[in-house]
Amino acid sequence: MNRIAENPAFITPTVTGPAAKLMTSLSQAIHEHRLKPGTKLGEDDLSEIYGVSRTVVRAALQALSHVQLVELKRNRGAFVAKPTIREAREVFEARALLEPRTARSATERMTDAALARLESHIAAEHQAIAEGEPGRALRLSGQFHIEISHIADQETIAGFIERLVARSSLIIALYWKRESALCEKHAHHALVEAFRRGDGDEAEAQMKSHLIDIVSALDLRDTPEPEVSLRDILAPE
Amino acid sequence: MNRIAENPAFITPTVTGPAAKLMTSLSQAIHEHRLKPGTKLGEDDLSEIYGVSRTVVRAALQALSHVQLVELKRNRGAFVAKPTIREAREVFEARALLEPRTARSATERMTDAALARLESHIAAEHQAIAEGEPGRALRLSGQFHIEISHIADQETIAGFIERLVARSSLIIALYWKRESALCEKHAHHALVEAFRRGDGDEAEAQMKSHLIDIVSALDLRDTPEPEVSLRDILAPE
DNA sequence: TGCAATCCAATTGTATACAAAACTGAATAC
DNA sequence: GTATTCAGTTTTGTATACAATTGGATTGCA
Repeated sequence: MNRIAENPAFITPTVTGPAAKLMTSLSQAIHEHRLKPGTKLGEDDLSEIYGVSRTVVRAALQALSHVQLVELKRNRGAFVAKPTIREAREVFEARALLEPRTARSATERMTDAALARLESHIAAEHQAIAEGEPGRALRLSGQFHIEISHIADQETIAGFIERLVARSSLIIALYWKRESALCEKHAHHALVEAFRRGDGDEAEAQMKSHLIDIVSALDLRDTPEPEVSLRDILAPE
Repeated sequence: MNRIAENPAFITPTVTGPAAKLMTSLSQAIHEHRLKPGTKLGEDDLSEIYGVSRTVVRAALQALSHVQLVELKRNRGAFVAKPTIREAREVFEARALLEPRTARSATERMTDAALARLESHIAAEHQAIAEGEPGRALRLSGQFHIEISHIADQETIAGFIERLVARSSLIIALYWKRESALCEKHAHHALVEAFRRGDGDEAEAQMKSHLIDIVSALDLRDTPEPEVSLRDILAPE
């Protein structure tokens, strides 16, 4: 069983036990856009749905807030995070800084087994699209990037990339232009080809342009920030 | 009151209320090397010391584990983290990737107020050394780097740097060579001078060499990993 | 009718009680 | 003498009970 199957949540859980299951389940739902940004995650609701106590629910929500998939507002509850346009730009600037170089490192450490994993990933993406499950395809697409960072064998940076990919999923949910088609197929395939040839320069360049493509499919023009309540601005704490 | 005074813990707390106070206090103690890597942080002990319930203690410990200052072992408790040599190398590779470029960005956004903050930081470092409090000096020194990342106004990357600096403090506690003197004074001063002149190239270069200096003062030769118990290797979970 | 103050239901924050797991050390078997 | 087992103690994991806060509906008043 490979890592893909072992970690369907993306985010390496930072909690253990029942809370980890809950975290995984919520994380996956958010990544697949079944839970939309802004959705309230009530503790009682979750505790009933998953059959655990609020103690466990709170641990999972706190963990999710640490990876910024969830926003905790004191005394008000947990909500699926809504990154602002400014944050969206930052996320992709950070990805542009980290991922191309990581792709190069991955090239140097590539193995046959790793290549096979990446290809099975792409196949799974295609299958998800064919089956009319764009949410799952999107999640797998993010996981592809994470897999590369793990192959590069830089766990610290991989951890950062996990967070950035997670946040990217929320950003895509909020700011994706309808017109633009999501065709990661070719980009990911081109990356794998570069890996196979051991061409680090090409891998780095492909990753760079792939990220640029994603950003250019987003509508990040300045618009009034997602409703900010007076409370958020003025609250003493 | 500037940010320095507001956030003496380094780590922007990801929890609120009493748990945040506890997190800040523990974080500061770890940064100042009053709490050493490997120290057990018992829940009952902390709850008695701080006069809060274990519920709050657990929230703080979980938050600290998310920034990797604390390691949680299921059913065994919380310990101040002990990064391995391998992790230490990764952390400084990541810093080398992020911080020089961030220093350049900071140069572009530098203001008089920000410069003043950085200088008051250096002054505080000197004072701490003069008063024979090397722990506090070390903490302030880390905070200097974080302040730069905030000036660069890239909060996403600043968050990563916060984590890396925090982890660096643990690494220094574990692997610092006795012989080498900690003389960040000059490095930090040189950085500020570059900022003052608006010389982005110089700031980037200074940051790069500063980080190299730190790493070269560490003893990261391969030694038997910090005692790994059989349990850690063989435990089913 | 419009506005404001107030009360009430719902939800989160914290403490505590109980369950489960792990460590300790003494007794026992070899 | 060494290793092992097992009970007791300690510590962590989870559930539940209670307190505090919020948000909205209701009521009172101009």
